[in-house]
Amino acid sequence: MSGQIDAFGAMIRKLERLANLDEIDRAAIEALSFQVSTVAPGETIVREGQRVSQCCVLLDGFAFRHKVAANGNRQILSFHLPGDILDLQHLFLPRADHNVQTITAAQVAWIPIDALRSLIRERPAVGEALWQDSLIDASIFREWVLNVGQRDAKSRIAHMLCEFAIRRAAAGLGSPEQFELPMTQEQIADATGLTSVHVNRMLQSFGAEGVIRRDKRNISVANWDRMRRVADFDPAYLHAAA
Amino acid sequence: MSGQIDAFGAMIRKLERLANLDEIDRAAIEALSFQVSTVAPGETIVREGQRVSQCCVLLDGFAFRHKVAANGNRQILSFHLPGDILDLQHLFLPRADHNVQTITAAQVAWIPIDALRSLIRERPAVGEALWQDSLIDASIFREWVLNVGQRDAKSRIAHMLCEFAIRRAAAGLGSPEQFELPMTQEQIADATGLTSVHVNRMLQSFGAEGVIRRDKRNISVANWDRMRRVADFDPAYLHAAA
DNA sequence: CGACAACTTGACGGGCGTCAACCGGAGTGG
DNA sequence: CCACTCCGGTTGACGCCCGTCAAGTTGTCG
Repeated sequence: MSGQIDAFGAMIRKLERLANLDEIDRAAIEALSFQVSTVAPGETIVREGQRVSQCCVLLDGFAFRHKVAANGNRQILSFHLPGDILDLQHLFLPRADHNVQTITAAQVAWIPIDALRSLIRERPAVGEALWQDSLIDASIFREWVLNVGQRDAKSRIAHMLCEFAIRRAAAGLGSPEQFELPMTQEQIADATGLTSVHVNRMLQSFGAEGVIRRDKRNISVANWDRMRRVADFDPAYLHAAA
Repeated sequence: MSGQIDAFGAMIRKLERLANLDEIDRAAIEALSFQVSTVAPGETIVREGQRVSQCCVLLDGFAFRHKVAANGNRQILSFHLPGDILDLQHLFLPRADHNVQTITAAQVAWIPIDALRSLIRERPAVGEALWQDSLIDASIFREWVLNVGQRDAKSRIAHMLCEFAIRRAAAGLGSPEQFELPMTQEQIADATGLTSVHVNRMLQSFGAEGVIRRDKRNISVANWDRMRRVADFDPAYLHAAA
């Protein structure tokens, strides 16, 4: 019922950036019972409408959350990296209001909600860190509403790239100026409210303008300051989660 | 330092729909110290970037939250009615990442964050209700990302109207089929990522199609089922906050 | 080497933005 | 009580950004 040692390393490091956890807090998190499962790329791991009794933590790989409109259009709501809790809202909301899906092959830890609730009651500092994490989640959604609602295509894509680069670096996955995109251009399109055709054109124009260099899905940001300006990117909304 | 009796009536009723609060929980909420202020229409009550030491509860009137992009465009993130906590995120996020502004004249109660934190530690059921409230907030943002990202103009506006109608009714402010809009068409535009010109045209076409009847800002929904279908509106994302 | 997904490119069209003028009601002051 | 102002709403002409459609091209994995 319990997985390997230190599965929650990335998650604990993230929570420690948010609140002061003492030795007992960390130990209590590590003592959580959980099950690890390996998931293939493109697999749905939480489905909208489903009753949920466990929360999942992404241990390895990349994932995203999305909703589908009646017209068939898919909106991606967030991208996730190792250490992210993918559905903390299920702590107090019994039904999933959106889907969670892997991008790459991934490892996911499932924690029973009852266990999480007990942890929160016994270790208030952990509860605060988790609550704060869910509030940052919401802040990012607000920024995305602004992004898809008010920015033009070029800014939207640039903003999404900046956020991904910064969060990735904050999670200790390397430099924000040089990284590999795990997602397809169609997924970028669904995250920004555009079409994959238009995303493709904009990425090319970033290349032509010398803002980024591309080699397949490897991105190197040649001019971070210009990128930031085009993106209208101010990391304040990440609330030092990055 | 403390306001009139039962100022938090609407808020407590809302929290009671979310979690089981006992007599002591209710009394603890009512015992919170707070200050009431009266705010003129159109006034900004929380400003982006500001350090915050109090949370505000809307006692009377209507308000909205918004962010502004570098190109000057404003995105409205949510509309609020009496009983809503306008910035619960400041419990654990010290800086405002967006603005809060009144629509109509309003009454607002300011609660010191320290007092709220103590309340949460001492009355876990209240903490759970508040956390749940903030998670529903986030769920609504997710739906708005979908709304501005993937629906066409007509659906977006219809969706916004449905949500407002349902939440208004759930707060005990009358029927969802007959209500007065407090916001201007320009504010509807900024909430849906459209222009006020286009909002005007769409509202007229709702009238022409017999979905709604309008008299100034009074809306009566002539055909709720058609409205719901046009809006692609499924109240599940409100998680029975409505 | 065939199949398939992701990416790329071009032509074309439409939904919604932009610009600009005008209207109507509410408030205000002479 | 009427003129003036201002804000919100309404209407029409025009145009662009981005979607749509469709045809390649590339890379990868069996």
